[in-house]
Amino acid sequence: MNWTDERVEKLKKLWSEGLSASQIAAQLGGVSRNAVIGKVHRLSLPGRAKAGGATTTARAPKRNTSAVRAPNYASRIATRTVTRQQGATMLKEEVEIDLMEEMDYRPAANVVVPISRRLGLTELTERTCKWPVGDPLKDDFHFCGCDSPDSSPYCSYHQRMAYQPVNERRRTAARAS
DNA sequence: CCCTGATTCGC
DNA sequence: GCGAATCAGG
Repeated sequence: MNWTDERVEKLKKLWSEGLSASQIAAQLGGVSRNAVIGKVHRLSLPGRAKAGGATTTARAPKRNTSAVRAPNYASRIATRTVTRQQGATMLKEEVEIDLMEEMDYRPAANVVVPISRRLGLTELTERTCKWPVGDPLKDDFHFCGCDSPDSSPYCSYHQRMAYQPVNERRRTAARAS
């Protein structure tokens, strides 16, 4: 891939916006993050103060990301680290997610995703959740991007939706037997 | 292990 | 000039 003027411009823009080299490489396409970094150097663009040194670590005490929670839930706390860019600095926040074991969940109606990194198609890796979010025809379409354990295509949250689409196990509602 | 940027050096 | 390999760090 050639460094056309357009691509260089985009590189400058994204780099100044604080995106990481790998993210820029993903958006440009056809280049590795090393290529991006090398180009940044060659352009003598201002680098980051230090690798990851500008990251601020903030801890959220507890955040309930889901809208609905069943009264009897066996909560598993899963912490995942979400990195996102804020201007020139990268904010790294550790979020605690409650995974409902026995929650009353409506798959199609209640579309509440625990957290989303809003990844583009090119930014997906082997261990990011590839659960699509939004309308593919619309502009806000993206992927979940959460960590997916093992090497499964989905995160632990979306797995049950993927493999157990409509399974009603309500104990609160009427049940036979 | 995941990630980050920085540097080197053969191409 | 380019970028993979490597280094150094979180």
